[in-house]
Amino acid sequence: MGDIKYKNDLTFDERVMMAIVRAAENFKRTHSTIFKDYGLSFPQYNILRVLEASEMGQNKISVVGNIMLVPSANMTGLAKRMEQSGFLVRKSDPKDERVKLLCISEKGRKILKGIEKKKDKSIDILLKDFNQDQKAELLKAIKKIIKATTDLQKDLKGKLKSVVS
Amino acid sequence: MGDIKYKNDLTFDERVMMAIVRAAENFKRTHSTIFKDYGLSFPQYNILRVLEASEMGQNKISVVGNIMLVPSANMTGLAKRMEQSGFLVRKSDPKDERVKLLCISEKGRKILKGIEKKKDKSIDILLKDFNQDQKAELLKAIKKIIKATTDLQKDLKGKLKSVVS
DNA sequence: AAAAAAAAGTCAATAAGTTTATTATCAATA
DNA sequence: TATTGATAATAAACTTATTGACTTTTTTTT
Repeated sequence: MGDIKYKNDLTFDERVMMAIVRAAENFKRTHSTIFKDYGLSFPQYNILRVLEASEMGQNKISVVGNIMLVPSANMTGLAKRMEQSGFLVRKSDPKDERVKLLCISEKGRKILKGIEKKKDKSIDILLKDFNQDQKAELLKAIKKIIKATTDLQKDLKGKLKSVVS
Repeated sequence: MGDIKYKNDLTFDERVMMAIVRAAENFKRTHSTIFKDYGLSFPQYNILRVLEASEMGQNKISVVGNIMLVPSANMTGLAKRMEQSGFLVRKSDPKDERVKLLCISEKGRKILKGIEKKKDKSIDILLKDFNQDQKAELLKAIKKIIKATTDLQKDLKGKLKSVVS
């Protein structure tokens, strides 16, 4: 230790963004240790959460992907693995034969129940040094950044489109 | 649109943390589009940044991994691919035969130079609605969360150790 | 000095994220 | 109705992330 020859020359703005990335990755790692005991990864847990909050505990695979910002190509494998482990069932939509519906299983619901307390306690610890106002302000700031990234993404796609067409 | 049957029942604290995750993933995605034109992924770009800021443009593979929070097993493949694309050179440390040093190449330095302006402009856009004070406050808050996640991680590892031994 | 412990990397296996291409179905329209 | 175009999902190939086992070298202990 102590011989890390590394000089930080990031701009201030870049430091802000990189700090957000680091916080997110740290959080995902620590939070995942809770789910792992139940055989779930971070994204798998989130899929269950979305399904649990969906009407009849089910939703289209594409809708789940849209909510979680996971591309459909990635959803396919995730859903298959989760069906294999029995957390959900995949069935086709009689109204539209193209659609696959994901439906949370009893096992899935029970697992979520079991995770709930541990998860809340862990998040409590992480935010223990913030009061309600500070948390609200932080959320507002983060949301502004989310909006800015979304807008920028649209811009980039738009530019590409106008070049192609 | 409009028929997303999904009711949000996350606790407020959870919403804060998930917002941070979402902001980070959005940022990584949009930011990556800049690097992609130069044949770099997000983690590859960050490796170059660390090397550039290191003494003699080189550093141990383990030190780079520690700074970036990338496990060494992952660094191996990353470094090999980057050597293959000519962004860096891998050489062994004569002082310690266990060590592999990564050294940024001329090509690597040039690429970083080319990326610099675009990258700064993109980050500028993302944070345009914040003044300096707000950014400083945001960074302070995020750093607090990073520290909390790090502490929690240590706790978890400590608990595990005490069980094992 | 010999044995034990620790450190640095690599390998293999698996999950997950991305991109590009393809199949099947539905919707629009000519 | 037949063709065209858009959607939903999947497949394949590649990169990245993570875990656990293993090798080699260094450091510590005894």
